[in-house]
Amino acid sequence: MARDIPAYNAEAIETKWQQVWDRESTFQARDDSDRPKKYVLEMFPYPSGDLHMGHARNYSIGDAMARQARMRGFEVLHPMGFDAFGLPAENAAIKHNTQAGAWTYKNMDTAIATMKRMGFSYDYDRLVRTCDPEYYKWGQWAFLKMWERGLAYRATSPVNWCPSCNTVLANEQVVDGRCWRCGEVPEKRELSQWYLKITDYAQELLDDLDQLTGWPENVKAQQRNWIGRSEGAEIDFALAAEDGVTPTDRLITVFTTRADTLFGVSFFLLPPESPLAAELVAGTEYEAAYLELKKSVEQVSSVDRQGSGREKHGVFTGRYVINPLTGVPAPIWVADYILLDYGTGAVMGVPSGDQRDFDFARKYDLPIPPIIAQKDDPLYEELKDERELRVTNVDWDHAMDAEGYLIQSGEFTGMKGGKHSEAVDAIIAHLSERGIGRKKVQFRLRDWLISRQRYWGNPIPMIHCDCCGDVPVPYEDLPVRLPDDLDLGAGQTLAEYAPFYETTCPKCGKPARRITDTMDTFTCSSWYYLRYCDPHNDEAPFSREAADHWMTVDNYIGGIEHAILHLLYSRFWTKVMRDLGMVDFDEPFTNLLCQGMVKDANGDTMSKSKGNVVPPSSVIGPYGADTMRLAILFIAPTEKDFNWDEEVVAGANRFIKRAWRTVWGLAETASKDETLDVAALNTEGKELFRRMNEMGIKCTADFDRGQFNTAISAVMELVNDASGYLNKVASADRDPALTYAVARSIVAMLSPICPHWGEELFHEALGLEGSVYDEPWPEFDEEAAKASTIEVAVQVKGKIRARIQVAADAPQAEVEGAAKEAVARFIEGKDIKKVIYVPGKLVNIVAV
RNA sequence: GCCCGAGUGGCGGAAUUGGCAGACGCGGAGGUCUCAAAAACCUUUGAGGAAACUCGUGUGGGUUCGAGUCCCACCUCGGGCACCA
Repeated sequence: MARDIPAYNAEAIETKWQQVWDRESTFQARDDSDRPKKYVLEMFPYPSGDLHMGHARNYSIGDAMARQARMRGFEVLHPMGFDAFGLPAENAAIKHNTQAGAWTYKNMDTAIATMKRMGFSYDYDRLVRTCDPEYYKWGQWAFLKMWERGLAYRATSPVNWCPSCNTVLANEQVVDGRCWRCGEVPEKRELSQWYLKITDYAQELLDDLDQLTGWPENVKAQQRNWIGRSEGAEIDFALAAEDGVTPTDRLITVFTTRADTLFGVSFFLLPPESPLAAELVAGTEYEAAYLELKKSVEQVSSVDRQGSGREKHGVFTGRYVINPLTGVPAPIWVADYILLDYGTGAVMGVPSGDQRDFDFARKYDLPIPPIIAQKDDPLYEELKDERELRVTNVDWDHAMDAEGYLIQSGEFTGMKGGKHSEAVDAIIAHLSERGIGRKKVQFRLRDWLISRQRYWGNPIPMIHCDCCGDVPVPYEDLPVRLPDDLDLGAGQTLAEYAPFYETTCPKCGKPARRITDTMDTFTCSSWYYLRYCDPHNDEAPFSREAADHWMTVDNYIGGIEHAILHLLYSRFWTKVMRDLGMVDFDEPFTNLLCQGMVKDANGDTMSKSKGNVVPPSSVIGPYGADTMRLAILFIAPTEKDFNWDEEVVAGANRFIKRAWRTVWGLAETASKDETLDVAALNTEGKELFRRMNEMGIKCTADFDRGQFNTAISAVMELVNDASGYLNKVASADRDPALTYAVARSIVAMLSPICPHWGEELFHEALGLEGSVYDEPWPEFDEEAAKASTIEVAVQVKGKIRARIQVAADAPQAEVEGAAKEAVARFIEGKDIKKVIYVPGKLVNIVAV
């Protein structure tokens, strides 16, 4: 009985199913389910207006995973929320003279509407907004726990101050010398700020990267770079008295990875900001030059100061240190290429072993004593047995090779030198014995500066009392609420808003002042994935039971821009929670997928200022959400960037409509109640059945790998075959069980990607009840996917000369016989050395 | 300078363990239907060649019966770190 195939009306069916899912709470994650759990998570957005294409891609990937996992029998936790604190809200409020909260909540509503319009299967009952007091209370709680453990502290040091954002920044937020948010070049300011002691976890954050086998290599590499572990030694140099030769009791310690070059020290270096340098030159003839250098460094921006190509500047201090091994004095210089906050803030200058020191020595005419050489170097021949420093200068144009053999190096002469060499070990051992040096591991990672001089953030729950110092807010007083009636339009800040900062000291009861800094928004996003496990808990940030049940995140999906920032902070936060006994795992995210960027048709990043933004609504409108999701997942592998291409969307729409017609066409004869008897099928039916299994297996495997573009192409192939079957086989000759099975498979396999399309066909074309997402993923049979006749390629010495059809179960001898026959003219009169047979694939005849 | 990736048709891309390179889609060409167009459907589409066949996965070598895939050297592009001692 022929039915008219209804037209595919995306808007109508999408609206219909979105309402059904909402009403039925189809995607609620049940804590008490018997099914195995799966936690699929996309990085939550900052609500700065409506969602853009990057979000659409991110969430389409996650949603396809979550929906497919549900069909594969998992109880899926797939939550969503908002990283709602942050500067853009505050700036918008200042500009429009309103409240940051109002702006933020409005944007979140807009974003939620778009998420629903895209058909994302979130459990909206678990929505987390970081600006809700119910949430940020527990961020304050965590801060206090860290304070108790000495992991949160206040310190005064030079920090990056962004003059446009009017706040300090973390090291991680200075990208290429500029503010990550606004691009302004930050100034260095000496300020009292709040830190989290992420450096306590540096080694573990590095080591545990090896556990993360489900993370992309480049993200792990970036984190390793950022943590920046160096093995080396600290070595104590004695400051010389003013005569320049007599050692004093005062020690200045350096950090070096090249203890083997200690005999080559010809000067000693301090950074311009060094208090010691200022002290040494105070009141001397060298002071004026020193102050001038210091001033010039302060005027150079962080952008200009970085880079190894920059010309170096330095001044002599008039003082010396004594080399602890040789007893030789080395002049102390101040140089602008030395960093105050790495190592000990003092460096030994070895011009023959380090290019930077070499450049410096050349410029200021300091000696370059050679202490390491290759065996084929004439210098090696000359000095290989020389223990004393006889040659004190050389005429090179470049520092020496990093590795070689020590010369003129006392008892260590002749040893192999270089990073991690025997000479390094020997010299460190020697220094340790004498108590003037020790092994030392140095990290590039600095503590996380979390205080921000901004309003729209989570208040630091501390009170400053003139008598008692910094006093924590008692737990029972949490949360410290952010007031919502500041006059932001007039530029009022928390520090100027007495109702907020006026308080009494919890310890002594005297009037005291609240800390008016708020926490970096990255503190809020460092644990939101834990809150989703137990979002309504008002006794604790989350229960141990809930965390044990849902964590870890099985699939975490987001942009590569968080490779260091968010992902490093979250790893740190998790380890702190573990040490507090809140969780029992070391790493929060088991598998990480970093999706590529969506660029415009020319390959440029989309941005409002360039005016090349393609809003998701412009695609949903004409084509529907399902088409958009399909196009986004099909156009490229998830981790690659792609350029927006309207033709791909049109193609996806063409396919979705063709698949729609094909399923309806199959449904015409389909019956879910008949049993499929493969043997009874006609030739076309048998082949379609085989292809269904073949493509089903391929599609399933591709879903498991998160490779959606090829999963879709497998469905396309099956749709092509099914449509060919409908063309060739008259409806009376179609098998009802087969057409049902094929239609059901197509619907199931496309449902994670085109969910409304899937539900509609599941109900209307196939006449089934319930949700397609409560139905199991179809089973496919490996045996049934095998063809009875297969094509085998026949090679002669590796070159394809023929293709033959053989029965799938034909014995090897038969296949080889047929192969030889097929390529007879290529092997005629030749000697067959060997025949290689790869079953089902090829025969290679080696004939000479 | 150090550390990660990646180079395949006109384009996006596929090839799961060393086994038929170019699946699937876009674009192109031809056709059916139509007064015409759109839509849809069918055929075709790596290059050269009439064909046999030859060439072909950044370049040059190597291993192998057989290499996009493994090894060596190099080139180009993208990304991270970087005056970090």
